[in-house]
Amino acid sequence: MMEIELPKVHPSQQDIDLIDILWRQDIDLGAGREVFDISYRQKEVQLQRQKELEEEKRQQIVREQEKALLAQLQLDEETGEFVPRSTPTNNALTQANTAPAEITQNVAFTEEDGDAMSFDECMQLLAETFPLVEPAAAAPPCLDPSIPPCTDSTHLMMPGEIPMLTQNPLLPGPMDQTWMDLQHCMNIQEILDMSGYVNTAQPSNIPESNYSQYLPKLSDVTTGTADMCPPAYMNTYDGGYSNVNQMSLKTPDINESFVTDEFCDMFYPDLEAKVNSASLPCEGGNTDGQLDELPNTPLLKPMDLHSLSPGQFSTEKTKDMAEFPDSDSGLSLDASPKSSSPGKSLHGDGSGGFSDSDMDEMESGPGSMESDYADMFPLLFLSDGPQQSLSEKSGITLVQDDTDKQPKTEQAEASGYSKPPFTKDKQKKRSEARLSRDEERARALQIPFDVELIINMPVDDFNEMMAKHQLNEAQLALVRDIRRRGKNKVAAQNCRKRKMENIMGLEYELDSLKEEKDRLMKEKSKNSSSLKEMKQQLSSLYLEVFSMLTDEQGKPYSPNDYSLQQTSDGSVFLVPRVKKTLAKSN
DNA sequence: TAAAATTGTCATCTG
DNA sequence: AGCAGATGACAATTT
Repeated sequence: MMEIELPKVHPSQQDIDLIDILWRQDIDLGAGREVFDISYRQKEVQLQRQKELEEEKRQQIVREQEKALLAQLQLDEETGEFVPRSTPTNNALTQANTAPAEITQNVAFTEEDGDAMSFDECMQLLAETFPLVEPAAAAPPCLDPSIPPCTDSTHLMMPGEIPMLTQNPLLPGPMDQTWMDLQHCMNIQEILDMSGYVNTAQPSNIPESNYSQYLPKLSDVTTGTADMCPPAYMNTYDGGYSNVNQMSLKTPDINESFVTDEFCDMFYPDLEAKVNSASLPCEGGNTDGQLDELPNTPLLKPMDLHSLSPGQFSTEKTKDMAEFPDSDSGLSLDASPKSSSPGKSLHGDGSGGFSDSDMDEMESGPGSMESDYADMFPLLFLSDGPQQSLSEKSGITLVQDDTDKQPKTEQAEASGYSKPPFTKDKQKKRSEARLSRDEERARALQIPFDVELIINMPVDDFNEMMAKHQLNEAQLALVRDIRRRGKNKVAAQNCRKRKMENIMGLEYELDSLKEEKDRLMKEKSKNSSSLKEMKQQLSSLYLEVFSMLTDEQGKPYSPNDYSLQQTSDGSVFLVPRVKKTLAKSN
């Protein structure tokens, strides 16, 4: 393990590493290091080491349980994503902070820097830098001004991954905690070794290469350490970070594993979860290759936008874009066959001629988590391409370039372009989730505009923007498709809303008509009964009047023979029925 | 896991 | 004729 005691006669570091590797390979077989170097390993040392191993495993289990608990507690049931349990104000920041978090995860331990620091200097630096962590709101801006500043490092999170411990991993804890972290990292080392993810034939690279497995590719990092510095840490440490990083890499006078591993644990508090996730495809574990790939890892793209020289968009660059979708977590995606296959880098020339099906094929791959990046950097990612370069070089600016220091979505919202006319909250979330399709397509073709901007900006502005930026056929087609789809989506939503409103209106009208019908039926019934009563009254009155009539001899007239009839002037006559019937027959 | 509900997308119609 | 929006129909996705 890494805490092996140094031999009295110092062998070369490479020898030590080689012994370490060989021993780790055989430790499961019960072989101690004395198998390789008897004079070097005493039995007591081995027993102690095994004891430590057990302790480490126990610690690891405990930590896993803690993490699992945290993960459970922080699962956003609505979105299905892991979000930090936070105060309402933090919730608002979570989304924006996710992006720096991604970058934060990618501290490059492998970048060599010739400057070495003494242990005292390191400790002093720690003392100076850690107190700066708490007031995150006062963190200095990122290198890239367009990246939202990290405001709460405790809530930085990879989308969809197990959340970090709520405790700030950068805060200096008690020595016990530090030691636990160290042990934890050693466990990771062991797991990696046993699972074959590390090419043990490269002993000299082990400390870096292990972590490089989990480091996203840094494709655009072509400069020195300063350029590789993740913005989140630039925020946090304000320049101190690079020194820290150097310290973690080159500290010859102290136990190298201590420094590296401890920083590993501080910077990768959730690394264990990744290791244990068992979703670590690996391309033969060639650590050299991984190291070589490090300068090509694209995760720091947003930060590095401005560090790119305009002429840097070579085929290698576009290849990076092609590989980018798989670099999201820096873990399993890196080695996915799809992304690693050169034939899949369809958009190598930046135009590519994608069909939607092509894009769907791409996005359905294991790298589809890239949409998270699109969510985090709605336009930053889209801006990171030849078009951006073109606009910078030619002086052409985006519509919102004058406010380039804001996230593009904010600009879009500020300009009133980005707001769909009809979205409920829940629908909005789902809509945002689905939006990633076109965002991914746009990013794949390096469309330098935000999808929402494309959709929601007025047609005149849209045409103007299209005219300003020389897009190729595929890009143009995609942009128009995105706009058409987006417009149609909103139209469909409005249509459905209208349809529902119409249905509801018709239902209301139907209810009203039913009520009216009931009312009229009741009225009819009432009138009918009233008429019946009146008829009865009339009949009674008729008989009463008839009974009062007598002939000359005082005999009453029979109602069967006579009837009473009234003329228009009100006069009443007694008319014989016989005559009447005779007249009718005539 | 099936079914219903919701949402996205395409083709077509309409103003 | 061309365009944007409306809408039916179907597919994809979510509940």
